[in-house]
Amino acid sequence: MQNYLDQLNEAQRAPTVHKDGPLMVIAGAGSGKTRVLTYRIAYLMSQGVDPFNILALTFTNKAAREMKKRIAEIVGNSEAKNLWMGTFHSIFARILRFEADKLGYPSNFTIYDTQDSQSLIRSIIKEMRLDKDIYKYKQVYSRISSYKNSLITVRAYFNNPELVEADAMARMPRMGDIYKEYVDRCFKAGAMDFDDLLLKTNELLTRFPEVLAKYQNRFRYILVDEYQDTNHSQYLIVRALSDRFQNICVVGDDAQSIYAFRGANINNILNFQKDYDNVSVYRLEQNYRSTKTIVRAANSLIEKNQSRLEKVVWTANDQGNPIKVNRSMTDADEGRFVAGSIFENQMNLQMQHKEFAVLYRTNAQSRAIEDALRKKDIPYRIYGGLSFYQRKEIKDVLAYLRLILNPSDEEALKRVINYPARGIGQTTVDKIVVAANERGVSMFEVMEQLQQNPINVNKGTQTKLENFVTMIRSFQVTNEQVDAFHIAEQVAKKTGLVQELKKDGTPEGIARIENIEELLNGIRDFVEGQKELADTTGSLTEFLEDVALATDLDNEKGDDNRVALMTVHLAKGLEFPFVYVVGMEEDLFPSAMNLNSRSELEEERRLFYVALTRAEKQAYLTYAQTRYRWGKLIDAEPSRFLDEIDEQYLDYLTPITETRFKPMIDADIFGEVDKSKLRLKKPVSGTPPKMPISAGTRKLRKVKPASSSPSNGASTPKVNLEVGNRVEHQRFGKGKVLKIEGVGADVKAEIQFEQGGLKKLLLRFAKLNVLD
DNA sequence: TGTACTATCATTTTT
DNA sequence: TGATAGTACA
Repeated sequence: MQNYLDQLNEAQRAPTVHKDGPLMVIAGAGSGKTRVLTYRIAYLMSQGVDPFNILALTFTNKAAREMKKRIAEIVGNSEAKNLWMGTFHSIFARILRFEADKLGYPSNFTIYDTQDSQSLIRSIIKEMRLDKDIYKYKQVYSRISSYKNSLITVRAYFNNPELVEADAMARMPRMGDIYKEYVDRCFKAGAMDFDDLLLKTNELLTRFPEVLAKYQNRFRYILVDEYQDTNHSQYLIVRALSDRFQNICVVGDDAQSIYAFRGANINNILNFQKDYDNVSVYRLEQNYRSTKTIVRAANSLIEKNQSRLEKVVWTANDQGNPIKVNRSMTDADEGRFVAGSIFENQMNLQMQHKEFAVLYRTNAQSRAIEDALRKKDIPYRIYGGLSFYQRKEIKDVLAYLRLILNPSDEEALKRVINYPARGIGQTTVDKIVVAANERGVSMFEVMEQLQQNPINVNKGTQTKLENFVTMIRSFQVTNEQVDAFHIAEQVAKKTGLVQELKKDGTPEGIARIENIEELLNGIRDFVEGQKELADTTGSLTEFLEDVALATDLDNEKGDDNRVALMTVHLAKGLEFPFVYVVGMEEDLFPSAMNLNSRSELEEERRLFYVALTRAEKQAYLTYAQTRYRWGKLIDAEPSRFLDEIDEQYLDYLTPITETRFKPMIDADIFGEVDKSKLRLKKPVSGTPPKMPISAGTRKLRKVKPASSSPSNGASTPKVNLEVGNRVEHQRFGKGKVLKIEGVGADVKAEIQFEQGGLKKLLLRFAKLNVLD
């Protein structure tokens, strides 16, 4: 029990055994901050602090779980179980459920995810008859989100002429009205969005001093991980809770603050010493993760940032190899380089798949890497992107479950009221919405009161609505008697969801059924897991909360041996022997959207710092000269960040050339494709599109329509283009660019239609760009 | 009301 | 490119 302290170096031990009073730990990348946090908690407990009095806040569920596990190893499971440890969102959701009545919320309030919030905002914009080209729902959502994160309530908004004016200047004078309506509707639906979980906690703590006192008294020791990523709302919660005992320990690295877009305020960590009296500051500067080369290269990069806390990260590790920099012609080539390099390293150095990670700035970049890895039969796993819980079929099941718990949940209701189809169309739904707004009740209540308070629908529709209400009601009764798994199973069966997918019969449909089965298994595991813990019951509420706050990273399936593909953001906190940072190009990394101010650029630089410092042994930086973005081929320039790393740590695998393109040869090469080789199996309907093609290979041999996507049939017609020995699936469409792998030529094509069918295809080659 | 198709949109990061 | 909102039509 005591010997765990021996595993710490001097710098780590000091904050670990610091007992009372505020302390801040500035921890460089790879310096063992998680270790300090876990051991500190264990130490506090060994000093007689009751685990019930310790609150540890992390950024991800995964971090919380791992920390809890490691603490359990030291102090034993039964003690560790009593710790309050989790993300801000999950801890305060728990508290809010307990105190919900004080704020006028039901304790089983729904948590709206981003999709729910955005879809609600979209309907509000529509109902208010605002121009959707000006009021873009995503933009409106992120504005509202940032208000909430800054604790600007609707009232505060209207009292702040600057904000009102700023929105008016942005051509959105009704912003405040939308905000108000959104908040009202959430409240009416018994729903909180992500930001509410923090905002309402603040409200709870300020409006009810006795509640504040209660939790201040409970949480005598507060630890916050990744403090550099806290936003204003989180900051105030921490301040309020720690105010009485001042036993606040924050751990973070200003150099790794990468969530400003979400309201994270780096000043929270920069100003910590001003916020509390007698702050002890500890610095962890020894890196245990990476080679000297990587550590020093990263230092040379981050030096370029102006606002940062002074610290010098160093390591006693080996020198290691220089960072390898590779230039490719296209994004596809980049993928091939990465796949080839991974393969080579695995062979030469006997490395496992899971020791490699490919990091990118945007999710869209994963495709080229995936293609290349697949061709080389290298197993990989993509993290992030569309998570399991965001899939349509899963969201459908969850929507039913949400509705059972909280019939006021409008977003859930709208989602499933006519899915599977039961003859309740848009018109009817609109009528219900109108009636609900007029009467100031929820949509579900309107539907319940059809007998007494009819709305203008015909008899048949009314029956359908009543049947729907009856179904949900009967589920509610069942839910009283069985656990979450059984109710979910019944929902899947009785609503006809599974049946609908079976009827579909396509491979996608079958995959969806399997997903639903996986969800049910997940619920069963959850229920069984929760029953083991004494403090929870495995109820549906708990499960849904778990789901609402879960991320893809949380569903890690143990130790599967695959190459990891993820965004740099997701990689924070992780480490890999081999790391490939791809897409090192201007406008991509740094992102074009973050080039407007110094602070934005500095955040991008920190992001790159995070990427680089994930590597233990070897880092690769790659970029492409051309890349497909938003369906178009564009030229790219190497990222400025490459120049910002001290040259001595870099090894350019490809020579740097000043002009990468020779001047364009404007040669008009017109040629006609051998028509006899063009065949169409199925006529393509529609008007003849003009179809510009950019292409790399000039041998277009055959054109035939591809089976259009079988999932729901509703997609743009596609053709298969055989280019050399490669088949490309492309779709028709006016002004759409057909993409053919490989660069070199712009090809223009015309497709001539006759009576709805494709008769012949003329391909013209023009403007040939010649590369050296 | 539901289906089939087309046009259009937004592409940064996520609790 | 892929997702989805919108539209024409059955």
